Amino acid sequence: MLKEERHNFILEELRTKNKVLTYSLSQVLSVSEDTIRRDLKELADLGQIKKVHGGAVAHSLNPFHYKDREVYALEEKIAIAEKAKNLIQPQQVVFMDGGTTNLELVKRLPSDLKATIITNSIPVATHLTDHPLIEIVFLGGKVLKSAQVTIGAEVVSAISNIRADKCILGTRSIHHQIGISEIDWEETMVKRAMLAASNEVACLVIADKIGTSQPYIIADIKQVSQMVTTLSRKNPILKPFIQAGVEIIS
Amino acid sequence: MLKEERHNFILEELRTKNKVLTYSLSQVLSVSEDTIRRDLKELADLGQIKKVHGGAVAHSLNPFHYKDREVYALEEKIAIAEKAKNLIQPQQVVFMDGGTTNLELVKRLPSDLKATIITNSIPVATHLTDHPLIEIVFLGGKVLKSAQVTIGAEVVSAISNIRADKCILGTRSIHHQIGISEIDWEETMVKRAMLAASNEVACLVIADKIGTSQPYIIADIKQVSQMVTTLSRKNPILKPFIQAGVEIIS
DNA sequence: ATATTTTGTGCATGTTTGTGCATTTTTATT
DNA sequence: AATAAAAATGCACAAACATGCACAAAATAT
Repeated sequence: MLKEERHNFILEELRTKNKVLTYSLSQVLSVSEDTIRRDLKELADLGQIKKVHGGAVAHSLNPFHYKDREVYALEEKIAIAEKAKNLIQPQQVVFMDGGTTNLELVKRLPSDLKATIITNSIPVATHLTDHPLIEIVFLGGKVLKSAQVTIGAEVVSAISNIRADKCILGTRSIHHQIGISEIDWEETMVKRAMLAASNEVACLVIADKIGTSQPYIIADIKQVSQMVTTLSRKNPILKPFIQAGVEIIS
Repeated sequence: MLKEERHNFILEELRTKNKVLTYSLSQVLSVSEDTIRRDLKELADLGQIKKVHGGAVAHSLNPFHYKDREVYALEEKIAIAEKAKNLIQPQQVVFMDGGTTNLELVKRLPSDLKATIITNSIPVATHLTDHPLIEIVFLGGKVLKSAQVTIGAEVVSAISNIRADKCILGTRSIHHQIGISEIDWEETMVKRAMLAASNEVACLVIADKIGTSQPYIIADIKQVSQMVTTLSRKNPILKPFIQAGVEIIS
């Protein structure tokens, strides 16, 4: 059995049972306790579990930590997701598109939040199936494999039949004059539709992307209600956005 | 044997088994371990696999693996999935609903199969995003969390706008007089719609469920084209189904 | 057709990694 | 404080690995 397999086994065990014992694992996996201890240490160093005397416990209540691939600026995305948690109020109906930041956000939604989330992202929907209260509506259509989202006319038309309180967009580029923009045409169409069908628009955007632009424009900056960023509210870069009426959440 | 062939073999092996060992591969492919190591390194450099001590593992380890352990009759379902692999012919458009058996089937689809799969199951769609050629269409709607499928009028209406070559149903109950039946009303409606929109209907069914019935009837047995089972074709239990014109695949 | 380069493979080598055991240190509990 | 369980540390050994090299097959050039 490969070390990798043991690690996965331990993570799965933790996911379901929330704790593991060094001794029992050594029995089940037929290796010495030392080996298990080393495994647990490695996983703990990676932040995947929390090592305790006698074994380990799940680091957080949220599962699905391990399948994350390497993501650009993941730390910052997580920080943004944390700040964005309060954007979704009880009983609201909210659009969410794909992207890592939104994925981190859904992982962190409090388990007592009752709301409806409408999404075209397969990972977002998958994670939400573990949430006890949130109602999920999935926007069907042709699947864009690389991004694990649905796209196309069907999605756009389904969106146009809905009116939502809010729309939370993982944003690739934002610029105080150009507005928010995307690199993929199909995704642009979907985001535009979501935006048009919502009362409020929140953009989750990492610092690098502020002041940049992409070929396809989704909307003017005036249409953005909130912008969630790790930058401080008084950072001069944000000034033009504030003047344009965007509320900064940081 | 060409290097290319070995690489394909390794990837295929990884798709189904999720791990490969350097030693076993060297035995099966009759080359030295060094060669295998070089193969694995190349594939790892291309980002196709994850190299570990002793072999390699799939880069995106199956996110739903943890549920597999608790699945009823998983062995048999895998066996059925293996037999059902050939049901999907190149270029066909196929409906697939949720359920573990179908999930096992999509895990095993050969990577050179080019087809379109239309599904309402989130796990099925997730798995297929790793497949190089298959086009995925997702049927949007309200998500039934427990089964990780979409249901409701939206799904049914989307299905009715499609005409498919085939429909592959994970079947809870089949009876030669009652037909195929389900326990959940919403899922019944979806399956009925899929069935009505397809030229052929294949039912994947484990032995226990042959001759049983559930409250909601999906269709008459005459509408079933193929039935995939682990039972032998000449098993007397299957006789009434054969007489009703069902082709037995075993 | 012949010569030259490139590619793939296996083998010998030294190196790294993973594991178990023995010993000492730390921790939790009474 | 006493004690037993768990963890850290150092060590040994085997398995897996990387590297350089030789050689053959294939591709390319002459």
